[in-house]
Amino acid sequence: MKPDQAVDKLAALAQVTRLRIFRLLVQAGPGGMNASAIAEAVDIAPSSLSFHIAHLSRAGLVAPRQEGRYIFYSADFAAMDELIAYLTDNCCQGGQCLPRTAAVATTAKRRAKAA
Amino acid sequence: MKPDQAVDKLAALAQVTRLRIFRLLVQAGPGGMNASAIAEAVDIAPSSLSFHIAHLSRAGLVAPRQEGRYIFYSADFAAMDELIAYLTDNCCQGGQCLPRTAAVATTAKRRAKAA
DNA sequence: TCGACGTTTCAACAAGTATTGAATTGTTGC
DNA sequence: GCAACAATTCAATACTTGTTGAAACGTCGA
Repeated sequence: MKPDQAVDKLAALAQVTRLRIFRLLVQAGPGGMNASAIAEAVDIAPSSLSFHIAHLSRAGLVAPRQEGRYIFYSADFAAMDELIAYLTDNCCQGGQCLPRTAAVATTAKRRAKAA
Repeated sequence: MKPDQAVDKLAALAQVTRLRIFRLLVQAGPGGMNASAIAEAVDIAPSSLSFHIAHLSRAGLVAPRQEGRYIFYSADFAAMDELIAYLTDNCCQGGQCLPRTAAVATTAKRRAKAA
């Protein structure tokens, strides 16, 4: 992942409303939720939801799916995984660091180790 | 972790310069680096570094350590781990989701599963 | 086709953020 | 003590972001 992409994703999550939306969708699972249901769940105006979900979508953290006149949004779990891998990349120059962080083994890291 | 704390950490990382600083420190390991060395490595003015590192420090992502007239900063790996756990918390209502994200097992998650 | 509903776009404003040079604080070694 | 150096604070400026209501766009069911 390029630094700019990581920044986009982090910036998308670095806002209370958007973080609530994202976590809501993470918990909702692959099925996702439609726009107005999300707006109601996090208690914001429809236009605010549009603004924020567009932000998350641009960052590649959520994906829209049209279904009739509803638009369902769901979290992109793979993107999340890649972001986490980026943040913990080359931790302590590949050596063992503190026990807790060493335990964070994302798919990307395990791939790298296997290669 | 409280939502506001998560937002603080994410906002701290959601900026090119600060992300570079943080990753530099993650890679530097527990020993960390002193302020001017960091400023030189990421090529910014000392005052800019102060601004950004204070941001990271306030968010609890890096910790300062005075050593003579130098101040060494190092990444707080535990804080990082907690942030990651927060983001993937209750993924798909605890059920299995996509294979890749399911693989992200932070210490906090494993603790929760054991309990 | 028309009214109703879900969603997005727009305009405007308030609030927050990044950057820099200059000034300041604090520590070291002579 | 004092000069040299490490680091932070300050002030000023340009820029970005969040919020909202009103208007517009699309899709559906009757």
